[in-house]
Amino acid sequence: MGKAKGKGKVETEGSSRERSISWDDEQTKFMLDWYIEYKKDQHANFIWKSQHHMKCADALNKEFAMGVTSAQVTRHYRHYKENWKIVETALNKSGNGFDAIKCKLTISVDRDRRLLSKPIKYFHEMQELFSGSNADGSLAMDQQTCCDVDNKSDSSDDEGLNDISSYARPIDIAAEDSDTLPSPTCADNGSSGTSRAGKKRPRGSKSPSKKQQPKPKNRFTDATEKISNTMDHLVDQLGNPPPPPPVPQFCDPYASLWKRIDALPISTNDKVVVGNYLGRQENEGVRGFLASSADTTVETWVYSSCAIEMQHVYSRISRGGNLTT
DNA sequence: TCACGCATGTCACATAGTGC
DNA sequence: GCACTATGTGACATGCGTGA
Repeated sequence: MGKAKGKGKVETEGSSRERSISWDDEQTKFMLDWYIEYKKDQHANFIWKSQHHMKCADALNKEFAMGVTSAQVTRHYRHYKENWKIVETALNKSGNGFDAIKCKLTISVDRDRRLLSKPIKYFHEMQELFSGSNADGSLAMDQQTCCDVDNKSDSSDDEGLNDISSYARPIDIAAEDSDTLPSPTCADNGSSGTSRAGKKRPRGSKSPSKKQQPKPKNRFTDATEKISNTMDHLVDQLGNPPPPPPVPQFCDPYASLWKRIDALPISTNDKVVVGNYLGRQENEGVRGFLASSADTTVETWVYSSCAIEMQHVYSRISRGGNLTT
């Protein structure tokens, strides 16, 4: 908005800070999944309120015994929302190119590049959770160019490319080998002030949080705690068996895409080639992108990008090759 | 209409990790 | 040791909803 937000901070002293926690990938994914699931049951104009974040915090504490507060959950949620906005903006920005074949972004803005030049964690979750969900609508953006790039089987992300097909693959992220905070079994809120309202940390002052954070326990202790937590959870589940899971309803998320391709004025053979190409597992990102794109985008992609693939296929066919290879 | 509370967007900062 | 990045959090600005 171009406003000087977060600036002009008031000089106060003695500000205490929430105990920093290290969010495990599992925990973050659980949180995002929780929000996604919760949101599914809500109405269209649903707005997240503090009680919802509190519920999520409870769920996290039950699942991981991480002692997280609702404020931390809120902040973590917002952090990912911030990230998603950067991704979304980059995807929508005309100055940035998008290679549908490689699912590669060409970022022109430094700040965006910092985020997008590496695999973006939880791209899938953020897309599902934040796409078109701005509560006030003031920041509603065109979602059409956003792509679904979860590609768990793609192994070609080792070229330093902005290959967003790997964004949803946290396993590949070196930084994710984080020595996560070993799940403190109690909410260590002792270091946090009861009220931070109106108190700002003066610039230049040391943040108390990190130093107050206990050293991570060794991995054995960590594993032991996790095992015991898991055992506790299992015992709880055995004692109170959850209701039977809903019967999975198979729904092809790309059904509409197939229909749109089928409706294109191209030959049946071309449709088969396009469908065969998009149906490959490694092209899941392209599928997602096209599924959320406008008809014209799909059509343009089929005519331009996919034409190359068609040429390859046809040349293989002419040599007696297999269509599926 | 206006004041207030709340949710959200955004920038700044602290700390740890990493590469040189 | 320094620069840079990633992560987590603080804090202010803004807009909307609500009640008086």
